[in-house]
Amino acid sequence: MRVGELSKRSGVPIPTIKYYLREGLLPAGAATAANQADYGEEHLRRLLLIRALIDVGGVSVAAAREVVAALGAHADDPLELLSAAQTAVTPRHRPDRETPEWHTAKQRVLDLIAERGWLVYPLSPEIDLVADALAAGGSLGVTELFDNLGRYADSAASLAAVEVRTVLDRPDPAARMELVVLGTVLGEALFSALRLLAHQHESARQIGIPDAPPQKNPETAQ
Amino acid sequence: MRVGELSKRSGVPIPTIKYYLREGLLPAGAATAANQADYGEEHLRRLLLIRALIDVGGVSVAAAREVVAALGAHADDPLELLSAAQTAVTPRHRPDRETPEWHTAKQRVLDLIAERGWLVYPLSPEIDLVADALAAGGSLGVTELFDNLGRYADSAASLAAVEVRTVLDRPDPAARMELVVLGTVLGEALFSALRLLAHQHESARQIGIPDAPPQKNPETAQ
DNA sequence: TCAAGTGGATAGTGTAACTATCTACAGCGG
DNA sequence: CCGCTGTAGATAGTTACACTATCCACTTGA
Repeated sequence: MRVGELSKRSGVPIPTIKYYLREGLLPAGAATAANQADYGEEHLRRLLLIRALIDVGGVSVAAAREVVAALGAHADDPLELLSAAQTAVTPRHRPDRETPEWHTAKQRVLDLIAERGWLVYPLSPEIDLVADALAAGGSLGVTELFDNLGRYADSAASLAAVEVRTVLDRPDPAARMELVVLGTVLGEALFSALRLLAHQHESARQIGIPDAPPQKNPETAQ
Repeated sequence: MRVGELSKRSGVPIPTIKYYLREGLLPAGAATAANQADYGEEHLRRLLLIRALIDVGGVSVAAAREVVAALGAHADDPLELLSAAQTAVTPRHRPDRETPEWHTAKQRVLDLIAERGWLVYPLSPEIDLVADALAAGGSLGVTELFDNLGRYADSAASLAAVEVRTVLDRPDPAARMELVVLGTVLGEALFSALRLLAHQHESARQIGIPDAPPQKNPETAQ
């Protein structure tokens, strides 16, 4: 197929497809002439994957490129791929990490990891992200994040156990590697939204149920 | 205090503080002269809150403005504030939602909510976000997200129950409202990072533990 | 034949989040 | 009261990102 059809089937505009080709997110099609190339189903699939990462997962174009590169480079090593996928979806840091409060927070995270015997790469940027959240809360007097850290870790562990099991249940290795990436990114989007919905439900339940759920337009109230 | 001190104590550069003032994220200080104003502790606290939202939570400046506005506007109604905070941290949609696959996915989410009796605002954008993730997975043949939706919901529900209880345990109403916002945003950042760490652990555990965790630099391997 | 479509290159657009300067003027040690 | 630092407020400039838009010399298919 040529770009026109690729565009129609994927829903991605042609200029955007060209942009992804330039940026190396999408491999070039097989050239049949100086200005003609042929794309296959794998290009369509790759394009859908890219759009899932960008539109649903909210990752940057640069990060999406890293992810698909890792998909190609680590076709045999799930741990390497997982590492690459996590690095790509992990935001660059901006907070100040030189304060003593931050180091206290980081130590708290390292303690948590040690006492649970978690097997994690000790230099994972995610460790610092947890410390960032704890430190930011701490600077505003929010000790609840520290207090609940164990519960957060319990939830994360049980969720991760299911997700990893699900990935490993896939028989085909290539499909499994793709699920590593999609599970990491789409699972995040899915869970985040469900958590917010669960907040609504639990708030209504624990506070007491109002006549109607919160309305955006107050004029419908009375 | 004047901007200089506010900047030093918060770690935010003076031009950025001025920018936040212009954008309405930070209320103006009490003017003492044509070119002098006085800021108090509440300005510092507000600034730390804004930076927590932006740097750690990754929300946009515009969204942060909405959140702090809601904090002021709904000082008495936690459900309204929760709704505003969620709307602010919920990304704008880009995926195509007109396909039949998407509507199937959305119906699946509505069924889940109905069968669990979740009390959620039926027009919540988060419902569409869940459908987005399911549909994106579905277009790539990932049925696992559908299969595990119930487990995701279980995890989200138990996490939300703890978080809402924690917020309601705060005696002071003003502090409680602040925790609604910080819990929504920082809790998300905290949990996301922990989930990734848990993925590393579970992968290593279920696949089999290699000699060393994944290395970024292969030259240290041998 | 010939309009529609294409690959590749280059340039332009719009938004977001700052960052820099400029202009008075205030505060304060000497 | 001199002069230096430090403002507040206004305006303009910068950087990064993710596209969009054109142009050109082709090729394709009716």
